[in-house]
Amino acid sequence: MIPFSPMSTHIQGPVRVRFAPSPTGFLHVGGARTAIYNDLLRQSVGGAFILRIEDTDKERSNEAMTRQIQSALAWIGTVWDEGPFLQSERLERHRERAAELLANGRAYRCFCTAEELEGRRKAAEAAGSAFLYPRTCLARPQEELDALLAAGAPFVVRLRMPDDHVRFDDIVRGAMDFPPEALDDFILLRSDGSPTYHMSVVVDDIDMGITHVIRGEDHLSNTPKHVPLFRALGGTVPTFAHLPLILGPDKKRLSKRYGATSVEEFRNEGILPQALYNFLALLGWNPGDDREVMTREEMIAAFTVERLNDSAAVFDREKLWWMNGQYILRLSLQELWPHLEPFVEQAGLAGEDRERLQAALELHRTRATTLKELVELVQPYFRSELTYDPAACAKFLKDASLPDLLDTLRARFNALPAFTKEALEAALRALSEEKGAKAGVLIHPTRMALSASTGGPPLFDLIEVMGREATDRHMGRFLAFLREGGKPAEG
RNA sequence: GGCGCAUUCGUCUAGGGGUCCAGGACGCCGGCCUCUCACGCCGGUAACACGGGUUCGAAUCCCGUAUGCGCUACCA
Repeated sequence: MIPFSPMSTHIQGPVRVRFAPSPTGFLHVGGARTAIYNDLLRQSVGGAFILRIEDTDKERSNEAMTRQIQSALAWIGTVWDEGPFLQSERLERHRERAAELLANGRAYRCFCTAEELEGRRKAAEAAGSAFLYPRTCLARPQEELDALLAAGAPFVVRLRMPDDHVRFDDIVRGAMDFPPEALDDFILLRSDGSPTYHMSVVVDDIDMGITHVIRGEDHLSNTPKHVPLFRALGGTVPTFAHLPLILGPDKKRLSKRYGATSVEEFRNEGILPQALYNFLALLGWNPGDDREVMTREEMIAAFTVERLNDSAAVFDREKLWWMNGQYILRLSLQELWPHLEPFVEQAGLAGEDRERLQAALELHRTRATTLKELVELVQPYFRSELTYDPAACAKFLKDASLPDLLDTLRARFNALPAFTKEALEAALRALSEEKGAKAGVLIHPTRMALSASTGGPPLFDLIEVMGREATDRHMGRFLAFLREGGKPAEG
């Protein structure tokens, strides 16, 4: 028993953590989640969160993407203390450290060409065994090496891996143990002298004093390479936490084919940053009790790495939408407004009366799960005409006396000295009573007239916010529509 | 192929030997509220991958199988 006491993984802090995305596209939700856990750890125990952009692959990186990633990180609410540092600006440093390894014998030059190695690799694969660099150049006589170097033959620099097992503790995986047969002398510097990813990360992590590396599980297999490199460079090996991946509904790595995967896309769909942060944090972590809708502060207070999950999670869009709806419900309109504004603008409502717009939004907030939907719902208040669906109006079209009745109601509404919901309701109920009908007979067609919908907020709230002018106009148009037998709206 | 990691309701998860014929949430279904829709509330549906151990007792520990995923580059 007691293979690992939980206390052994508990982090006291202060820590120095980092998020190191490569700017090859928009910030993926998986990356965002990694950033969130770094943020939560940093905020909960103190220390520093460093942002480092791994832009050494020039082909796939560009400055716009770097800015994009920063703005997405800031938008969801992560806070970094240092950076962004660009890895591309540290290439000299990486080379310098590789030269040291070469000088002290922890690394060596390899003159084998990529082509000949590729051939061996294929052969090994065909034979069903793993390919490891056979240390040809480590075994070469010194004179031969000197001659090759003097002749200007291209070479790569390889790390001389230790002969014993590589072991490390992973916070989420437990004890890791890799036998020497599983590891080979990997490349530190390419033949053009540029550092590989492995070289760059380790040097940067050492130089930046990183104490805890929280990253995706796709790096778990790279870690046994990194650990000996940390040691060879005289650095302290950080503590690792490898997070499980986020999957799509097909249980494969989350991909485009099932819709949005980047933070930016969710933002454009009308997801609130608080909701996305909350949702992502819960995809692989939980506070240990039943809380789900939590503020960042509450999550920081509850965060511990021991509660990080070790199995992959399917990204459930439906639940994100639900959670976003919860935030739309719980936030004040004032808090919501800055996030709503871009959608208001997009919907062409930016110039409308602010007070009326906000009153309408307030009326509909329980009925929307995204900001985009919410703004959509409020359109009828500002449109000069609505399009009625004959199918949805079939019931009203059958009642021949309805148009006149609605006309009367419209007149009574117009005659009201104060256009308040109390007065409106009294007027409508009085009329239905006079006609010996139930209030619903008037309520439902009126709702349809004003909103072109069978659902929505309580009718009298709706009319009050709609206002005298728009109410009269919509009712007039609806009457015409009914009298024309439900002809699909004119122009 | 090799190496590594994972496996509780459809999905996110609680659970670290008995208190679990497995708890919460999303979804779905039913009901209440009600002028409609939504919110809210109440109730229901549904899971320990499989096979062996260990143990008085296993969702929990061990081994195997299956499945999924990751890595396997002079990409990051």
